[in-house]
Amino acid sequence: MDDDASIRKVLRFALEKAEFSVIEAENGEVALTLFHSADFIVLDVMMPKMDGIKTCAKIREHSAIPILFLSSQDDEFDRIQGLEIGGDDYLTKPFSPRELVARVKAIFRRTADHQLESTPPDGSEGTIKYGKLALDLKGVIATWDSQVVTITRSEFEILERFIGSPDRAFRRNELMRGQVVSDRTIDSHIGHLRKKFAEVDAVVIDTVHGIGYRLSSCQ
Amino acid sequence: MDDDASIRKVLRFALEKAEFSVIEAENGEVALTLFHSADFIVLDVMMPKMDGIKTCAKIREHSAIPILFLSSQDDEFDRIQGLEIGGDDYLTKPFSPRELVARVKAIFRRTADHQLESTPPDGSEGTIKYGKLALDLKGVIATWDSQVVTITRSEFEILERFIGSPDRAFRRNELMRGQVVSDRTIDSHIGHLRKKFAEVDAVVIDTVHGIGYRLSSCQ
DNA sequence: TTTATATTCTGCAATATTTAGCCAATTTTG
DNA sequence: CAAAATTGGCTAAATATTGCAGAATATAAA
Repeated sequence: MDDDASIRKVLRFALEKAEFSVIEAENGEVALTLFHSADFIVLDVMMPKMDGIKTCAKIREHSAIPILFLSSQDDEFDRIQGLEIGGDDYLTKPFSPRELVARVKAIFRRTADHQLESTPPDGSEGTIKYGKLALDLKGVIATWDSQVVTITRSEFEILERFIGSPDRAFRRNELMRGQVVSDRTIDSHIGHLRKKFAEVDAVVIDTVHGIGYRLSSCQ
Repeated sequence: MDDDASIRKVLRFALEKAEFSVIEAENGEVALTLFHSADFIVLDVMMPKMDGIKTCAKIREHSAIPILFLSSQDDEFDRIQGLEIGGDDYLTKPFSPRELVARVKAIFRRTADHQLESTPPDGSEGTIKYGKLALDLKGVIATWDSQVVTITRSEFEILERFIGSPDRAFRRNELMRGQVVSDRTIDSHIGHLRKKFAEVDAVVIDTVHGIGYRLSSCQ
């Protein structure tokens, strides 16, 4: 999904050699109609019709599909901005096709890891743990150091999003399954979570000023 | 991009043999209009219309594209100066075409290495390291020798810019995503960074008088 | 329907960050 | 060495971001 046909050709070749199947879209509008059938997306920051950033935002309203951004060095665009917007990784032109493939594989490894984590082999099915925090996905119960913390469904979903990428800072609109709510609303949920966990002397969420929030170390 | 047509011919031959594609510009002004489509640039220090140094500065206002300088021995221009100004490498005439090609390849290897470094095989994806300095891009956390240093977003972005080209001196206006702010503002950010890193006995930024700043050796 | 609970939003106060002016200290230049 | 240019650190104002207390709305339970 790059505006420059020749780059697309190179990408297609490299990805197909790595046994991915590739669909192309020459601009953001087309991309939006196709992304449902894809496993991941490579977006050029600069695209005709709709730029990569807008396209990413649109996609993120509906889906958490992995997105990798491409940009030229002179695009005045950097990793932070890319991540803020909801990208999973970011690559600057020029890059080697080999590196692109490596990045894509890394994204898959990462998301695959998560999915495995939720059904680990040791019988503790359906619970995800990170430090003292544990989320029971079936019972929708959160515990801290084995003590139950009663939270609502939205609050649980926010924690679920966090625990899926425990080291990552999320922007607000990434935290609620792409539902469009005001930033203050998210703050509100975060506030409630903090208050509830404070009752068991736990700090679960750090704020990342200018970006959003991040799961704390949970120790 | 050399003023002397015969040298250009030799360079073109050597580079094309090494499977690079070459665009020529007979002076700095022309070079400025062409550099967008290039992967790297070879600049002669002495060029008609606009000298190599000025051209490099102009290019550096927009791009971090690799630049290699050529100079004659009697140009009163030395390696240090070339690198400080924003060059990535520097070659004195006379030189063998083979050496030029080797240098160019080295530049590519270096920049590629960097990019790879950000997805190392050990699972610590999304962090860039240089010496004791590490930037966790996803978490937006800076560490020195594994100690967390709390910095703001702009400060983080400045470090990110630095670590992308750790040997290069940057002009102030290159450091903040092209945002137009006064030079004093940059100084201020740099000052804050220095103070914060001083608390863990670290020196992260050197000043390059008359140019701007550069990442320190980070040892 | 009524009641309770959960969710979202609004507006404002509290914080944190960014910016720029000032001037002394430092470095470079002539 | 003196003059000019540049930088560092301080300050304070301007901006931007976040936290929080209701209030309004939606949803579920009784």
